[in-house]
Amino acid sequence: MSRTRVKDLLNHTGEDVTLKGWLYNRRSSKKFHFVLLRDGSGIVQCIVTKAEMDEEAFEAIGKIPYESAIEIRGKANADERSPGGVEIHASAVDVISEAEEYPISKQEHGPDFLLSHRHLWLRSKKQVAIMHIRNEVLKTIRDDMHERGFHCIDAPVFTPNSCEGTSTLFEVDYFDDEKAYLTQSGQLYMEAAAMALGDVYCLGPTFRAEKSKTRRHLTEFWMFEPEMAFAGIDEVMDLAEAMLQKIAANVLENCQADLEVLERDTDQLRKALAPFSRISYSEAVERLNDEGHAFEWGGDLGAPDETKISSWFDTPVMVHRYPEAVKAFYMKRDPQDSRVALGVDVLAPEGYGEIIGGGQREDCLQTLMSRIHEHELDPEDFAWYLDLRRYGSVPHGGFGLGVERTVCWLAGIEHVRECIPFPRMLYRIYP
RNA sequence: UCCCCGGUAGCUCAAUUGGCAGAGUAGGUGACUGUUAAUCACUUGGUUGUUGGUUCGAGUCCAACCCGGGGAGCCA
Repeated sequence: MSRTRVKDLLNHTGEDVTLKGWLYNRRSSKKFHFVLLRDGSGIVQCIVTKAEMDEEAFEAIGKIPYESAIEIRGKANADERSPGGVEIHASAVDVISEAEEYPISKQEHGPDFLLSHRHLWLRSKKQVAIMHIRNEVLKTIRDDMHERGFHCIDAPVFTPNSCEGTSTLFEVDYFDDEKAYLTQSGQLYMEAAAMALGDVYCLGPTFRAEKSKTRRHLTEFWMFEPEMAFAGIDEVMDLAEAMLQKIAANVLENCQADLEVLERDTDQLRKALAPFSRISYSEAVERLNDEGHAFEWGGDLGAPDETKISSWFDTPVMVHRYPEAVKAFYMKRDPQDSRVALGVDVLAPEGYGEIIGGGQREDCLQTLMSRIHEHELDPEDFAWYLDLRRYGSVPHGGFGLGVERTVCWLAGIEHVRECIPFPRMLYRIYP
């Protein structure tokens, strides 16, 4: 008999099934064992009755340690007393592999302990639900990109220099005294790819050696970076909005059980399906000051400022046209107002902060060269990048979406470390 | 790098003014007629992060260090 997944059991009521998984929990009395089996797709209650089994086998089932790998055969019955509405009336419970005493219990644990046991913590109900949502986010991104005719072009992980100049990079030895760095963005390479294929994207890990210790930071995180040729900041904002709406819609549609496990307020999420609010940096600064939240034009928005701004809106908010001084060298200045750059950040609602940063790139060779000098970067490092402006330069732009921050917001999680299978953080790289 | 908080049983935490180291949970043994983190009884389990100091006496007070958590800056 082939194996049935827990999530499919409702379609097999009245049938004999075989389940394979791990012992999640057990509640015993003299004549019954209630055995909870989890298989990654869900958890199901199985009842074992003493009357239908020889005594030795019944006793043995009462002693199987938690998280042992087990196989259960029995009849799937619709039963309201069972969580999930289906109960397996077991005829046999076989141990595939008996577990040692399992360190993670049903009670609460501290973050230090859980992070040190991440390889086991991942089995927990809540963590499985988060991974389901992460999976849905990544699937939606790829499906939607391909529907839109974008090409997946992967960016290198080893890079010869910084992409943004100032941020901290992880340095690695790269043969014969040469140094390489782990990428902190695939953007510059995507710009090259966009000139070759039109609309492109990359989706992969990026690395930041910033000594940040907050709930929004990882040293290794996944980023989705689309780049479009013949596009300006408006097209960038339109794409960012459409993608996030599609992602939210698919998670709401396909991850209902997971959102329930996480006790996520789905009414909040549903608001992201409406058109996003758009506000310029200058308008935001003006409103901040009007509300007595003092902020001087010209500075970059900090986390508390962002939280304040996003509190004005139900939907994610797109803040655009930042002062050029606080943005990267490659960002194009606004022809209407040279003080600002054509950049946009998308702030998630409910205080989750920036999940997307992007904009229109500088496409003029001369301007880009002077920017590189102004930022005191070495033009040698950017020779290939400047070539893109020498040979058929066109207006283009794109953005970077932080996958973990997006999942964090959708799943309503406190800390991004739970939104990646094996988080890498300041002072923590195990397991 | 800076600011704040913490470190006591496998785990989550208590311990009054400085005065015998304590629960819950997990593990073990047993009871229980359908359990929902099942329940009930009994039970194993300790170099209180490290080093030094004050004291008749330190989990508690002081100093330094180590480890962890939250935040700032920076960013996605």
